[in-house]
Amino acid sequence: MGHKGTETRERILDASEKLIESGGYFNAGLNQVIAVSGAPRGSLYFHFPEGKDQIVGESLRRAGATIGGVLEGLADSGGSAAEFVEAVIAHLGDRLEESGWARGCPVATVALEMAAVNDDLQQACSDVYTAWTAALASRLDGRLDADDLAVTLLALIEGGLVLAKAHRSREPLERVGRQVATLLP
Amino acid sequence: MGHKGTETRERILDASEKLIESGGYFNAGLNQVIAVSGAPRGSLYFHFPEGKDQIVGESLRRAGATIGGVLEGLADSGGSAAEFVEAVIAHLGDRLEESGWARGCPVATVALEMAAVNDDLQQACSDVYTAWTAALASRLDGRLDADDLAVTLLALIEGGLVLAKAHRSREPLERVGRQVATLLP
DNA sequence: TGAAATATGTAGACCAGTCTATAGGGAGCT
DNA sequence: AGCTCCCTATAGACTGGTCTACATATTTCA
Repeated sequence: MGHKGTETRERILDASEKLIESGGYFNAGLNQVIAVSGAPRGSLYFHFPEGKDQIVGESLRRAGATIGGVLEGLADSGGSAAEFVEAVIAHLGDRLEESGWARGCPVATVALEMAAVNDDLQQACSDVYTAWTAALASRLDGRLDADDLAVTLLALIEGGLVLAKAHRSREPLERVGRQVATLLP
Repeated sequence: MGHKGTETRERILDASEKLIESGGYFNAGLNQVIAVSGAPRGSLYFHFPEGKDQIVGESLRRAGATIGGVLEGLADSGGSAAEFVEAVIAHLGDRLEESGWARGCPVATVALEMAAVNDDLQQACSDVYTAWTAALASRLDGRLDADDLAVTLLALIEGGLVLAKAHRSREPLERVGRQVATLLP
């Protein structure tokens, strides 16, 4: 695949990722993906012959890797475990607020919409969450209940993002952030 | 409005509520609502002249009241605050598992899909979450940080439901449940 | 020249919403 | 009582638009 080809492919995934973050699977209509990415309709099926679900699946896994990288970056920047989690929450809150309360967690939306009926997308969501949980747990290494804690912190973050989007406010994230210290003494 | 009329109206809301719980706003297509409820298309626009968004909004508020009632029922059944929260988690986990990992929180899905672009539905989601938060906070009355705790517990529950649906497993809810005691000593 | 990639058009299903027609049942009148 | 009138509610065909997917050129580059 030539240079221009991979570039188009990336632009398609970028557009799809952004649309999914903003409103989930059904917000990422192919016409919208075409409009946002500027890619022609034909290129879409050239690069993703399995169609929409392939685009969504790859977008999810790529977004998962991106945010996973952010987690590892913040984990390496020192500070206590609670400070690390609060930094993650602040980062995701920035993203959400700066986008006008649009860009939340892409995985959560697709999971709630599709996990019950689409095995491939359910697997993609599950895999991304597993990777994030592992990243959190490794930052908490040494604690007896690191696995339970990692899942709990991920639930807290995902739930906080849901509430923040629903209220269009950082307040839920701030309240959650204040309680993290209780979980991570 | 006669008896038969209200019955049809309720059946429409029941169907819509179930479809929203399973897959959100776009899973509650009017054709699906018609098929599940058995109501004819004309009745749908007779009872809900503002169309789909009115049906979804009323479904959300009704579902919010139903689950709010469950919260208050469990709050009145004695036990510690942690036991209360664990009972709530167990109840929602039952609902999710018994439906084949379909019936999660209706509010979360619609919030993630629509809150950024639809003011009415965003308000409905926000109102329901506010009511649930108040119910949780009143059960925690007497604690200094009852408001922060209530939001945190709601985020934990919502996030736990997202993870459970994504993994098609109770495990995330169980891990979260085990950590609740740390938050509510 | 040949493959890779782009560009465009279109098929067929599904979507929300509108329209007209009509069944049913109670209120009011004779 | 028997009759008409009217409102509630049901019923389903129909419209314009959007969706994903596919088919068929055309361009671009090695």
